[in-house]
Formats: sequence, structure tokens, C-alpha cells
Amino acid sequence: MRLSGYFIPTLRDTPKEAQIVSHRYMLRAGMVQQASAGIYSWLPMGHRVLRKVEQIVREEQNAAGAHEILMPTIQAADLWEQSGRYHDYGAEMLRIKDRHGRDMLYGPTNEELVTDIFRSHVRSYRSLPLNLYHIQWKFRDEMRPRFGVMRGREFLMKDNYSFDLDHEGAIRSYNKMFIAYLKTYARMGLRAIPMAAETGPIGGDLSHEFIVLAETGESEVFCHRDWLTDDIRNRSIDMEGDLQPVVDSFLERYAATDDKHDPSNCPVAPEDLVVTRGIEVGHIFYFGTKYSDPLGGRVAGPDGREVAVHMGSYGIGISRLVGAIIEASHDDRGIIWPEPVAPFRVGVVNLAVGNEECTRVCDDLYAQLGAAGIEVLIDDRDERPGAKLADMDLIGLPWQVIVGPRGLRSGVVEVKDRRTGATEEMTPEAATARLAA
RNA sequence: CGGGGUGUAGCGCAGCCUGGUAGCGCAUCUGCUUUGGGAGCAGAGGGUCGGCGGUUCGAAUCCGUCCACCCCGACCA
Repeated sequence: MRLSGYFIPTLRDTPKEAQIVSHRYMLRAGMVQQASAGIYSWLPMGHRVLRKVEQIVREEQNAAGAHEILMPTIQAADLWEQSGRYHDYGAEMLRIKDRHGRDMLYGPTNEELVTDIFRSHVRSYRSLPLNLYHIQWKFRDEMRPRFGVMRGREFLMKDNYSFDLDHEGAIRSYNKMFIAYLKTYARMGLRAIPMAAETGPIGGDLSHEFIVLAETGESEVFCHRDWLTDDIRNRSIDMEGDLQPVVDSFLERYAATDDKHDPSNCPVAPEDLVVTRGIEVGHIFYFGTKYSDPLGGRVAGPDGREVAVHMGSYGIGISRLVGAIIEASHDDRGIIWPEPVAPFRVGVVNLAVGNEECTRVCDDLYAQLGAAGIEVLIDDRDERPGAKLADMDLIGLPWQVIVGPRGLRSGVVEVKDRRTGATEEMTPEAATARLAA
């Protein structure tokens, strides 16, 4: 992508409404624009990251055997009256009337709809287990939206719903998602810790929330230091096997938020205890027949008798994750994107667009990196070097190739690792080879 | 929803207390010079001062009212 014709409206000053670092950088890097309180437009850079996060979530869901569907944002109230939640959900639910005066709502979640789909088509235990997910915008009319996309009213969420014949099967489905979640966050370069959680308005009796560690997170977290060193990607896990021991191996390791942590009664030795902060980015629930009972999600079991299916639901806040990743990965110059979610992998900076040699080298780099399948953003704007370098640091692409007349006099360009700040001079050919590797 | 605060040019702000018809920095446009970490000079454009009502000869400024947004709290992916 050529920046001269692209749309990244960066800001030099921080808009005053933005307090936390992810919100400030998302506005300054031209990723989002607030439309009203807790509601955002996603501009090209933000949109690219959102889609990358979404795609990683999708791939891990598919790998775990879930099937993607897409349910609407607007739902009819009558289904929610059947489950009893039309009354229970309260002011958080945005209620709408259509032109006929029928009660509608902008979905805050989808248990009712997915159960309706299930009950319409599934009659036998032979169709189980079944796990359906979708990635869709939700609306919860928060009392106080804040922190930019981290706590918006409208947000993009992956939510899925498992259907099993009995409790035992439901726990298998739950454990699968538990592992899938850890893999999902690890792929985004995040450290995520599952913690036992309250179930809130979703209900149920088994629930974990997943907290990603970030120094600027919303809540204080206490955990065993093994959480920081263990990478689930180094384990080989048979997703079709018995996952209970694997899940247990994670859960026996201490982790608690400040409201549950008791310093005087902590099972972890002080030298092994890590105190940091975190952001909730996912939540999984097992709630049995809470919705299948009232909504008639029933199947015939092996003995021919009809039983209500056991369900679980599993959410990942995708738009929130974009903010959480920035909270977990930034410095005082701007964002530092982990490669898997970076809007572009490499930024080529032409320091002197008026210089033929610079422009030729940049165009070659751009073409060759592109041909190697690398997503490249080239800053070919006629701007001051300082402004271009500052913008490139701000938008946080993992790699920068800085091309200027000074280096080219000795035939080299500068390759910079955004995370470490380390720079290395090399020929353009060597830079291409390095970044394409 | 309780408490606090802010709305003045695209962004950040001053002016308001003590009424006299709007200003600064950055950004934008033009020209010249400059070119490795947010340039210099010269010129230009851009604002129904959040909306409505009131007081006054006169309101960004005083009064009333409504709206929007932000922060703290209780609640949440």
C-alpha cells in the first residue's frame, strides 16, 4: 500500500477525551473515530487489525470443530420473552420498535436465537455434539462506556454455543473451548490467564474468564510465574483426546484478580508470585439446560426419550482485543504490533521522495517484498523525515526499512525492529532477503 | 444512575470572572528556501463561540433550559 494514496489520518496531539494508552494511540494512529459514546467507526488501519484478530479467532474455532454461522444484530423480543430475559436484561438491552410497533432489540448476545436455530433442526442425539459460532456486532447499553473500544457499547464479538446430550459431553465441549482460547490468545502474542468467574446474566454454574496481561490493564492480577513462561504452542495437545488433565494442569496453577486474592493466605511463595494487571478478553460458560428448557432445545437420546440439551456459551471480545493488544504492546512512541495482527508487516520509509535514487530503491523494495507475499506499507509522502519516522513508530509496524540519501551513498538501507529499536544497515537486497525469510 | 468537569477553526488551547462583535500553537493551501527524528520565511483560507430562550443599546462572556462528550463510582466481552 502506498501511503500517499491511503487513508491513515494520524494526529500529532492527543484528543483530550482519550485517557488510556490504547485509546490515545488508536485515535492518534488513525485507527478509529468515535461516532458517539462507546460507538466507533473503524478506519483502514484499525479495520485491518480488527480483521486479523477476527481471522485468528475464526481459525482456532474452526480447528476446534465449531461451525461458523451469522445471526442478525436485530432480534424479535418474543424469543427473549420465552427465555425470560426480555424482562431480566434491564436497561443494558437496547430496545427498538419496528414500523408495526413490534418490540425488537439490538442483540446483546445470542443464546435465544441460536437455541431457536437448534430446536428447529436438531432432533437426535446423533447430531451431537454441535458447536455453532458467529462473529457479529453486539450492543450493550453500558451505563458508562469508556476506554475507547475496550469498553464500548457496540462491540464485535465472537460467540459460540455448544450443544451436548448430557453434562459429561458439555464438559468435553467446554474443555475444548478452554484450550482453543489459550491457543487463540497465544497466536496474537498475548499472555492470557483463565480464572474462575462469576456467571452474571448469562447464568450457569461453571465459568472462566480469560485475562490478558498488560501493565496498564483494568484490574490487578496475582499469578504464579509459570504463567509467564509457559507457551501453550509448545505443548502438543490432542484436541480429540481427554482434555480434562490438560485443563486441570492449567487450573491448578495459581491466578486470581485482586477481589479474590488474599495476601495473607496465598498458596504461592512470594518469590514465585507475579503481581501485574490484566484485561478480560474472553469468557466461557457452561449453563446446562437454562435456555434449552424454556426454549425447547430437546433431542431424543439413545433410549428414545427426549431430553433438554446441555449448553455452553463462549465469548471473545474481538474489538476489545484490539485495544488490549495495544495495552500489552506499546512504548512511548506508539504501538508495537505483534506480527500476527499487524496491519502491515513492513513499513518502507522513503526519506527523500525528491531523490531519484531513494525512490527507485524504495519502489524496488516495495515490489520485491510484495512479490514475496509480505504486506508492505510504503511512506511515499512528501513529508519531513522526522514526521515520517514519528508516524511510522506511532502506527507500530513490526519492521521498518528506512531509505535515505545518506545510507544510499554507501549502498545501504536501515532495517529497524520496532519492538527492540535495534537497527541494522544492509543492502536493499539483503533487507529483502531478511524480511522475506 | 449518583458525584465532578468540559463544549470557542481539523487537533490542542486562551479569551468568560470585570459584556463592546474572536485569538494563539499545530494542521491545511500558495510561493521560496530547507531535507536522517514532527523545518524557516512570506502570504492565504477556515469559526451560526454546542442548541434554544432570556437580560441588555450590545452576549463567546451574565441568567435559564436542553443536548453532547469526558472523568470518579456502582455494573460488564
